[in-house]
Amino acid sequence: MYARTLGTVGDSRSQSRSHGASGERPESTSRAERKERTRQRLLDVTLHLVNERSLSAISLREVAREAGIVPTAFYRHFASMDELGVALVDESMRPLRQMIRDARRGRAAHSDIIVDTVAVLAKQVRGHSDQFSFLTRERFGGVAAVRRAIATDLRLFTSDLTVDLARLTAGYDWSTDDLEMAADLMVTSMLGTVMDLLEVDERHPEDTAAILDLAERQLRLIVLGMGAWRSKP
Amino acid sequence: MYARTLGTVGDSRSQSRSHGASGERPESTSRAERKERTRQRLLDVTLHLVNERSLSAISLREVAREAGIVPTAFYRHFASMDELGVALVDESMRPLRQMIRDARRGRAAHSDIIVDTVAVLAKQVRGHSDQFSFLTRERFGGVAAVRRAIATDLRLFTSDLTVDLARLTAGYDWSTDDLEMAADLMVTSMLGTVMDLLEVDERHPEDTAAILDLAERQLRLIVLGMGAWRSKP
DNA sequence: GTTTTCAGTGCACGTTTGTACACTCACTAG
DNA sequence: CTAGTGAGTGTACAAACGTGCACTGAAAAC
Repeated sequence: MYARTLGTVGDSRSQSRSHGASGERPESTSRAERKERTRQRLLDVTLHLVNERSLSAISLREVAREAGIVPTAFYRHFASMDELGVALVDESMRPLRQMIRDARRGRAAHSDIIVDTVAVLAKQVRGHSDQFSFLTRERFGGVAAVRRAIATDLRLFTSDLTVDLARLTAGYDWSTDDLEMAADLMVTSMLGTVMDLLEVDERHPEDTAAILDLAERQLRLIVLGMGAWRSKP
Repeated sequence: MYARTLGTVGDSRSQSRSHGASGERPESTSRAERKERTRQRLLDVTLHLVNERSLSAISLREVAREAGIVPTAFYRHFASMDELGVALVDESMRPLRQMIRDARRGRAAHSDIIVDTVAVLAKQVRGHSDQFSFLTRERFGGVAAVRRAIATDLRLFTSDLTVDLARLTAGYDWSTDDLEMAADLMVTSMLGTVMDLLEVDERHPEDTAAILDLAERQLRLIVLGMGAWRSKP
């Protein structure tokens, strides 16, 4: 058994060379660059693996194997899989933050905010399904540290939206608390949309349109509710 | 190692006796009863274990050990942990279904449906936190079979609510599609409430009230939106 | 009373896991 | 040019895992 391991040492090394995540440059790499490259490969590989199994069901050895390094080398980058998970939250939140920025940019141009927002959401989910899948899956999934990291970032997201809503409802006298309530409902609703999108994209991509229509109508319903809020407090 | 296992067999058996799920009757048990008892113990034990780790991170051996049987005896009840997971979905959906019934019953008596509904929800979550925790955790968590089972039951839940909404909005001419949309938003919102409740109950039970208040306001916002829906289709 | 059934036992196996330890050797700093 | 650093290697091990197989013994069926 271990003799076999010895026999495949050559394989292991050549795999390590050929497994380059993105660069594929065999030269012109400083030591720090190469380390960062490997770290990124660990993150990428885990993101792919987590698409079909939860993070807590993925082994350190599997990640290392897939990244083309020996298990013990993993520790040069992360103290544990949990720590990698937390790092992966940061990594995965980037497209989500980008999404907000995109949504704000396109706002002034068109008339219908809701249609734009949902379209941006759909595009981001399609383009970064691995990240969204990871976030929605681990949000209430396995490791406590990861769950907390996601919850924190998501709260920031909601309070960002609250600020936006405050700007839009400047005329009416909404309390911050009520605005937060509405923002929270919107985020919850759109997170539901994300989950639906992720589940449907795998088999029948044709009813993506139905999901997006549902999302738009739900957001519209909320906005209508906000319009009627003051009249019946 | 195996000598040690042999040494603790006595413990294991006595544990098996003291671990009784509900009955605690050492006598007057038919074979079928005893089997059912053990099956239930496997389900209960897994439900407890799944409170801190996702289902896919729990081993068959661990469940068997905790239930006081030898690992191979597990197969007398379930072919795999996945199958047990699916059975656990059914088991966990029961209090949820009970919840609907309770909500319907209390409806005629009081005036405010929303306050009643949220109160019933809170009570059920408090009383059956293990089940709710399992459902919300595994809804997008690990095993595909379990995920599908939950999704199916949840769809039934939503369409039940749609029927209720149809009765309440008998006067207005809502389309079934729009009613379903509103019902879906309500379910999504209340599922978010459940998740919040589960996360908070662990540490500071004092701000449960704040969560329930949020839930009530969000439902009220949706209802207000429904009232305004026709005016701006 | 004899036979059949079957939930639960005990042992064994091959795999995979996380991690400790000593190492190599290309790059970096001096 | 030399010394040191540190990312990655190779070996080892104890523990846990899922599962196959032959078994026991009390309850069920006859």
